[in-house]
Amino acid sequence: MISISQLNESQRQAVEWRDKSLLVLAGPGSGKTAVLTMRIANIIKNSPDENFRILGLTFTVKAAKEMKDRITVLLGNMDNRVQLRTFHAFCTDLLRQHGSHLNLKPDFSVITDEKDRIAILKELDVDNPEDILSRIDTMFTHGISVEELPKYFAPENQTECYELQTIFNQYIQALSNENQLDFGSMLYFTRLLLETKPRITRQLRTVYKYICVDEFQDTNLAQYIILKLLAPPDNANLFVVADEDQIIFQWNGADPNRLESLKKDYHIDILQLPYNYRCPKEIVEIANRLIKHNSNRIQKKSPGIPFRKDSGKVKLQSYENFDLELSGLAVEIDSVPLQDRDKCLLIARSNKLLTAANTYLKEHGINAEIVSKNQDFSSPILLIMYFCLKLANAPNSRSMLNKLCAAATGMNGLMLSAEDISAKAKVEGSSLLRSFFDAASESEILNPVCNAGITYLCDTIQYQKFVHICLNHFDNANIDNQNNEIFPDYKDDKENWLRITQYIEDTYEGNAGLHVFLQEMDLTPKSKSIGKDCVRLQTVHSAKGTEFDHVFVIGLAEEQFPTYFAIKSGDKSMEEERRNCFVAITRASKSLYLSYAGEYFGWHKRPSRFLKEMGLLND
DNA sequence: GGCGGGACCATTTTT
DNA sequence: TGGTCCCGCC
Repeated sequence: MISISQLNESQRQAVEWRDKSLLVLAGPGSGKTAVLTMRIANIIKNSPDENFRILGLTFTVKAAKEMKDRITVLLGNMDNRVQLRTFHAFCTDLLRQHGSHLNLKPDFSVITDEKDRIAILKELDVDNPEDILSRIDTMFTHGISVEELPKYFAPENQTECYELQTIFNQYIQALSNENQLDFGSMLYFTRLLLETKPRITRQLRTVYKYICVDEFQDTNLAQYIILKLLAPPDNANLFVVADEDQIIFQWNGADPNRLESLKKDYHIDILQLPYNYRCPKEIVEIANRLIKHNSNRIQKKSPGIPFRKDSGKVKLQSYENFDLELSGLAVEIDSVPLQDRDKCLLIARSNKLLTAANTYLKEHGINAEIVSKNQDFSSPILLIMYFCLKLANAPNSRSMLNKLCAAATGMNGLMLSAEDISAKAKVEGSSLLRSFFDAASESEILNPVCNAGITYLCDTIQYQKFVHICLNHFDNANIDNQNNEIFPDYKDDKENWLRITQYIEDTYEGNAGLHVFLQEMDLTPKSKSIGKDCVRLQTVHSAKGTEFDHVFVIGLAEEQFPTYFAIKSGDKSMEEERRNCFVAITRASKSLYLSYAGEYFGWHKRPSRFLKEMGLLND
């Protein structure tokens, strides 16, 4: 890690910034995480006798963890004055503490599965639940209240508006009744709390004297409103890091105007970190040329300056058709020594191209894996254990019992009916979970789980003991099944489980209650482990925030990248598409390989306009 | 047998 | 926006 003396002038200025709000414009590889964490550490070190805290907000769990790790190195055990959370985790913390004012119980659970949200709407007898859900999400991400809704409907559509208002209210009520929140409603309730309980808001403002936001350009309106409540513009210390050239989540509520609002609302000072420490000179140059074509950028922002003196390779290849493009790609990757394969990232704009590339590479003996994150675990056996914990936390949840039965059915030929178990529980006056354990214990593999469950989840709540016994049992049972037929995905799931458990241990110092434990489990994405000599395949969006030695971008043709949609829907979309391309090429720290074909799936395509804009192709 | 017209396909997914 | 294929009609 770098020390203050190694910082460049603008980085040092940002790190030493103290008394006013600041917007730091930080392009790819500009050292923004170092700046953020060093400033936080600096402030804490220079105020040993004070009690205020610093709140650092990020979007991804990964970013929060990365900052936390760095802060721990910088501050040691002084880091308890720093809260580093994702927006959503911060909201859940707040709602657990103060949600009772809004009739939320502190042990609410988190819905991460879209199907569960749809199910709530179905319960409400909604006609077109998928469509309504996306409208509700729009209301959530844009912070649109029921009262404001008519503004967004034409006069002749007010009936439709009224229906949506009714459903929205019912949906919120249902979440609260069932004691569960989805991602959008966390923001909704947090805003409501801060707006209607000024004493709580005031207290938060006193405690969190400094607030830092990473990747601010990704905030949706609801999050920005919450931020403004926490850090009122007239007397706040807000430290915001952003890159307007990396806004690629507009369809999820991010918006270039948000930065404009920030500048206007806060009269904020602006500082740019101009150096790019990641990309070689050639790549910085083409990235600069490309992004210059976006007209709506902050005028003051100068092009990135390459810091590194060594040169990197940029290679552009064209092929007659997609098949040949893939074979060219395979040849190129083949030339990378096996031990460097895990430093290779293949990027495509769409999953369609990515999947095709994946198949092709594997068929031609190149170890490749599509990297995607799952919100949930995937192996049935671990899911059973997990759902048991969730049912212990929400003892009356029929939907959780349904999931649990679905996961357990099939184990040793077991057949379970949630209906029967629920009826039996009623008759015997026992809990759903206990009744489930009674029914499932006839399965050989689940029997030890059931016994442990009765002791440690029903008679007493000692969830760590339950987990410990289950994992031991699974491990022992797994020894006979090297081929993993009985426990598919178990290995990955267990790795994720242990990793997240460790994180929770560190964060809560072993004092996490069951609902907090489950919250962290729910909010942390689960990843698949990837082999050592394996090339990673990612879409542009999922590759954001990563860095690789060798980056390969395929499909640089009109209507692929930029997509047909972007071309059709005009300048604003095209600018976002250009930022997508900017993000893709700036992942590379050594070499960049770009390719396009003249034909995809039987359709003739021209080379991407972005190649011309980068100066790699003539008109 | 020659033709006009329609179908085909078309993105991304932080929590 | 593309190229191509196939159907139906004259």
